[in-house]
Amino acid sequence: MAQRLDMHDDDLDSRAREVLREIILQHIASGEAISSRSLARCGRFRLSPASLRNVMADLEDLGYLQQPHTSAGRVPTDRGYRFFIDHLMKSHLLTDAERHAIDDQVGHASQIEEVLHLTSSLLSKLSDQIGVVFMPTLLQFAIRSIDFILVAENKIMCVIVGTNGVIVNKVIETRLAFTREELEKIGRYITSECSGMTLDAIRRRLIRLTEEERALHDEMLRKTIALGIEAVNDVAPVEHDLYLEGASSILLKPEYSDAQAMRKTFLALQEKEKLIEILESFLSEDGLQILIGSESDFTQVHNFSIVARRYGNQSAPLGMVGIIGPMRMEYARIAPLVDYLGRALSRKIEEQQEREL
Amino acid sequence: MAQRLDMHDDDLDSRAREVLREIILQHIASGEAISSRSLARCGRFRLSPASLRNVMADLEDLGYLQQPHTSAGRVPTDRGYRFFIDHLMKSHLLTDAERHAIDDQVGHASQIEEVLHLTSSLLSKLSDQIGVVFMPTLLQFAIRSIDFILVAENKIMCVIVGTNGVIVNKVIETRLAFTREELEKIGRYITSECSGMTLDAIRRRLIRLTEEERALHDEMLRKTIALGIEAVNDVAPVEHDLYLEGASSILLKPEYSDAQAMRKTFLALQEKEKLIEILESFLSEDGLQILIGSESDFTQVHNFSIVARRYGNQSAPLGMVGIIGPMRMEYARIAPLVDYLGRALSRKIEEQQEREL
DNA sequence: GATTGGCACTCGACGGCAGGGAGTGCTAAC
DNA sequence: GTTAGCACTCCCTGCCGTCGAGTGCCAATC
Repeated sequence: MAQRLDMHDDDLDSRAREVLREIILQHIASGEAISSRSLARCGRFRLSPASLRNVMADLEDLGYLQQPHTSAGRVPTDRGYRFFIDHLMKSHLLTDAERHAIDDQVGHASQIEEVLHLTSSLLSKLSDQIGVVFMPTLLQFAIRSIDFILVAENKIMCVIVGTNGVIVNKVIETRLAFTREELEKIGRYITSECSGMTLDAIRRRLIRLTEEERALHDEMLRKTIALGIEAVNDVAPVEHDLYLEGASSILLKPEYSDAQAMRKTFLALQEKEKLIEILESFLSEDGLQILIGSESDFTQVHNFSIVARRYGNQSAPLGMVGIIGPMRMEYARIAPLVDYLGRALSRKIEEQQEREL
Repeated sequence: MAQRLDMHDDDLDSRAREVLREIILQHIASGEAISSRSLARCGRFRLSPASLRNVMADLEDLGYLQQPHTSAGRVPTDRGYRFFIDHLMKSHLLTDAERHAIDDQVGHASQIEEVLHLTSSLLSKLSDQIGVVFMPTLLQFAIRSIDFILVAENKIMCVIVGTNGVIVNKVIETRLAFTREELEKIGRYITSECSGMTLDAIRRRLIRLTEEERALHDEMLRKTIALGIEAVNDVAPVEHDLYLEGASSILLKPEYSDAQAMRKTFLALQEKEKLIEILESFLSEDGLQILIGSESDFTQVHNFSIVARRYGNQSAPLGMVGIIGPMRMEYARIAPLVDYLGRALSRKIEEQQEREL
């Protein structure tokens, strides 16, 4: 592929850059392969089709373009898109409508999971791609409180709140009988005893407590510990950590005009673990992340691109929001959208935390 | 259409019935139009293709079959399917594996919403169609308890439990400040005051209380009422009442071999309100419900069929589980599956209620 | 030396056409 | 009532020629 190993970006003179840029823009707009003629026609270049063909041939040699078949126009490669994004793209400004839509949605936040749903669904509409949210988990964060509510004779709901604002609730069935008052007391006890620790630390602490002498005599303490262990076990549903919104928005795109491609795409979106893996790998990075086609195994096979951004900061819920779609997408418009949303969410979360302290 | 208005089921002699039955079975298995020859070949009839053609022509006149085009075999109409289901179908017995899979899944129940998800997802796999669940709501049921938990300075989670076992929780933001102890007291107060009433009745009761004299003086009572009203407002998210599971399972079916049909189908599945409408209309019926193609506006357009069953009884959560798929589906296998699942769920719920009383 | 017009070539898309096959309806014979 | 035979219809497939879009290359031009 790479005929010249010492090749790097500035191998492209400004004319080649402009041509590459125009080809990508046109291709993004139309989905078609771009011919030398249509470049000449657009008026940005005072060159004949023949000259443009020479430039295009060079760009193809460098791996930025490719031909679907002889006698077809050119289409950008993943490398082409990458170069475009890194060096050629002029990000659009968000329209007032877009900004307001996002601000409104984020502003009306109450429970973080709900906000994430709504905003990513909005994002999907604005970008006309598939919205994706990677939920924050409680695992690596300190717990603020654990409470218990009697839901039925033998069923207790426990509500765990993390210092990152995430709320998890689950119903546990137990053979032991508890009264409301007991549960309130247990909640207060465990919260005061364990707040500030991670779930894992709490579990270890509780297990250690069972071995202490007190527990042997104190019936109530034993019940408390048993319930507490139940509560912290198996928090964090893996499947549900990832939400995809508006998958139907890609139905109309020309890259999915044949049934085979559509099938493959939908099946791909089922493989949530792969997606989670990718998004998790971005968690440590700040700022907007763009992953194009062959840059990961998953996106390569399906010609996907992912534009995503972390929300929250190191001390807050740490998750990802973004979109996923075919490689051919309006990066210049979508990138700032995702970025803005991520920032808005992070700001919102920070405000909430400050208010609570 | 109906050339003979007084026509009814027994217009079909036993031979015609057998032919109709065989055509539908073969069509369900293959998806192809069925010819007189392939009927003759199957060996069930000691008749020549020519004779079978006569029978088939009759069945077509009666509206049970149709030809996609001249010189094609016959395909069942919705009417044909309806007759098949009502009079000709011999339901399969569930296999041990199927029964066990369902029993296991239902047995491991803890929170009803979770069970519904798991079982309908299982159903989707077993039937190779789209699993559908219509969630029970709290609206028409008496409330058992309402509790409040302090989640953050200005955020309170309230947990509402219905006598039907449904648990709803939501986080409300408030400008008023509450302590844990206050919230526990408020929960006890509202629960004792309002348990046994529906959400709507509770709202009215609370509003009436604000007008009473006591409320003017008692600061705490005012806060209690305000919080209570917040809690019972806007319970019952409409969008989320319907879950579809395993939509990708229909991707491989031949009726969706072209992209256009697939697109239309996926867009149709977005119109959840329509589906909710249909399922709600079944809520009052006990026993298995099968809706075929033109029998409702929604299913007509998209050639869907729905096989669903109510779970729970009059006093319990009342929702629907079932599957949705193309008209051509293995009714003989799917109907007993859905029925069994519905019964298992209902039994489970009844057991739970008894244990709690 | 860069640019360009011209030209041959390639390839996919489209339409018309013929042949084969599958299936039916009808009729006449059994 | 059943069946064989036959004519007819329609779809599907492959074939072929044409058309158009696009390229690569070369020689002429500025």
